[in-house]
Amino acid sequence: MDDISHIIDTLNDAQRDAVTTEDQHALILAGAGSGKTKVLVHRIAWLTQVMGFSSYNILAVTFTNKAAAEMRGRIEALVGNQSQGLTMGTFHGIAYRLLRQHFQEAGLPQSFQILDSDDQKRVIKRLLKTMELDEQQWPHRQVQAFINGEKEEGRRPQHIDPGHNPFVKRMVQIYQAYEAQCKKAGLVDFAELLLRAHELWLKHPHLLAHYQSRFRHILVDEFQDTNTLQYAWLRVLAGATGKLFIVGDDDQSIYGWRGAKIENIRQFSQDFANVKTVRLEQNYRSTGTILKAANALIAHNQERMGKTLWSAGDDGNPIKIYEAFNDLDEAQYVCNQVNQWVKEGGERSDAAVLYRSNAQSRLIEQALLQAKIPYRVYGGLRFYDRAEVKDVLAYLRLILNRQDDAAFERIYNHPPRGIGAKTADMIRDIAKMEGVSLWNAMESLLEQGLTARAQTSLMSFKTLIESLEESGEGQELKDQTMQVISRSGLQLHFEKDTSEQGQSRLENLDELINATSVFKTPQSAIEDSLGDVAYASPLAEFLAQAALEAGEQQADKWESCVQLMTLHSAKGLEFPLVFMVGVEEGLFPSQQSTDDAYKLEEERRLAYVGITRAEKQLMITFANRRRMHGSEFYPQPSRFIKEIPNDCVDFVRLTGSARPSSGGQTSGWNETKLNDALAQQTGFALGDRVFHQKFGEGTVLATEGAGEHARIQVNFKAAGSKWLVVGFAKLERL
DNA sequence: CCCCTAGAGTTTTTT
DNA sequence: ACTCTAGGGG
Repeated sequence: MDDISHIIDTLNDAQRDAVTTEDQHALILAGAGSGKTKVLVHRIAWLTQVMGFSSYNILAVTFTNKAAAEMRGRIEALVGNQSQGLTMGTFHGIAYRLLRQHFQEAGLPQSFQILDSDDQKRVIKRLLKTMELDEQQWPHRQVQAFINGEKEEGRRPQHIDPGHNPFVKRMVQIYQAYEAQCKKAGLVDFAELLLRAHELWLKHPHLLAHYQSRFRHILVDEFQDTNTLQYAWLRVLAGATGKLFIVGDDDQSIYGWRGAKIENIRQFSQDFANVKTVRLEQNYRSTGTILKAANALIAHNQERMGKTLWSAGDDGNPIKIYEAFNDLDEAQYVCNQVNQWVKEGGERSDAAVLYRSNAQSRLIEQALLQAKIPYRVYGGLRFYDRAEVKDVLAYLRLILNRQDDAAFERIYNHPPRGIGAKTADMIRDIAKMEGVSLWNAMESLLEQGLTARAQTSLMSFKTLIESLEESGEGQELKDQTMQVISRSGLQLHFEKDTSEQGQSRLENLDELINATSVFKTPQSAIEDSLGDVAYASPLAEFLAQAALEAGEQQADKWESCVQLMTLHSAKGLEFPLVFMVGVEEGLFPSQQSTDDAYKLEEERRLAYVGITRAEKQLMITFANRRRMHGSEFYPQPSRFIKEIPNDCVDFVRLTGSARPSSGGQTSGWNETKLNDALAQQTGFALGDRVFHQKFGEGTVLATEGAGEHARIQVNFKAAGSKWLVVGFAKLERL
């Protein structure tokens, strides 16, 4: 046997226990920063290098392409090319591969393409129009959520019993129509990929048996994020003999709202016998103080599998909690602290500002801009989601498959070529009446004859697509794409737009050409003796990849930039300096979650994720006053702040540290400490009830300055909020 | 066909 | 308050 020391020597006891387990199944509860990816990577090395399994027998599943790429990189670094043959990818990516391989068994046309969420939305909107349903009553968002939700539970329209519920009845009707539409056009949405892959197992036992005997070991990352369908798919694939190695953290489950079932991770040990459970609790990321705060906070959740993070390192600095007068002040504080950090020798890119909702980034951005601090906002539109890029892709899709109505709808008159709404309606009518695609309907309309102008425009479109297909045959993908961009008129169309936006659109099209030129048909990730055709044409593969990997959202850190992102997109990342801003009731936890214990626990997990992103220094801020949706709010500090032990934190106000000298209590509300400090300055504390001769009763919202000249802000029942100078206002305390 | 305006919506995001 | 989009008017 080879020297295996490099595989196990760098692991701690728990990690080694996990990596070398011989039980049939394993559930690895991996706390934040506990070396989760390391365990997965070393497990694969262990199986192949020590246990003698072929990498061909291993399937590793992740949620994001980024995670898959990182894991692949680390495996190659550890075991070199021995990892070749390993099947690894996202749930959707693997499902796609399977369906390509077995398109016939899956009941799909060979040229099927993927419908991304935006395409799906458009299809649904168009469908609602065709069905003459009022968008007010049947909002496309709701329809989309219904369809995806049902699919993720594994249900087809015929599986849903609407009972006497007219709402569900109609939804099912729409679902049914949507399904028919997709089938006709050869389109598969994201949830459909998973559902078909699941049905593939159920309907074709010989295929299932084949893959069961092939994938002896199945490793799953971020298991707490699996939805019902994904877990079902895994269960069926594992069967009686497959070995599941599940890694996850129930405390970091933050995607319940999009179908993830935290219950899956709790259920796992019950669904399978012989499950070894290992807890990875040693944290290599954060200071003791940060971990203590995180542990205390998450302990407020009832439904937990239980885990306590600890660190061999020292306690580090206390967590700074800053109470801002308003949102602007909060943003300013972030700027000041970043500058301070840099002055003390830190890197700007060490700092991340995390917020609950995207809208919060604007003020922070403005303040950073003003302070001339470079920053980068994560999230937002990804490359393949950009309208101009999708336009080109739609041309390519229609070239590949004329039945693709979604593509047709997008481009038949884009750029404008004189095919008006009236002509389009005629096409749709024919398509509906005769049950054919829009393309076919267009053809029969052309045969019937139209007004000269419409006839010419429509014919030119038809000829364009056909001639693009013709010239594309045998052509490199890159050249075909360039042809599409120029001959479709998109190039000219965007060139006419001299604004900055038009410019950037052209740049994106160049970037797209670049992407097609470097694109390589992927090595069949699931090589197989059963199927004849591993993949479709390079064009089809490129389009599928564009949908499955819409472009890196989480690119590398920009050099020397403060990182701005939502708490959700911070999962999996770490930063020396972390700001959590807007930690206020109503914002975080969000208003929509406060009256639901289940949702509230998810918000708390989100707070836990945020806290555990910090390596050295964590700063939490909240404001007494905030503008939102056009009006003023006077939020209370978040309950999550109260759940952090007092001895972990340092309260800060603009006037300096307001930390009382005495320590002692570790529970109870920090407000006491805070208000004591404030009261010393103004004579009034936040939340004090006061009476004013003219304005009547009110509550103190904010204070500023100290002594006679101090000002306080009071929210009066009748008169609204006012700033008053303490020395003049003659306020009575109630 | 393009531009403008009125109206709606505004937690979180991947695939 | 602000942004996005649909639909109408020029």
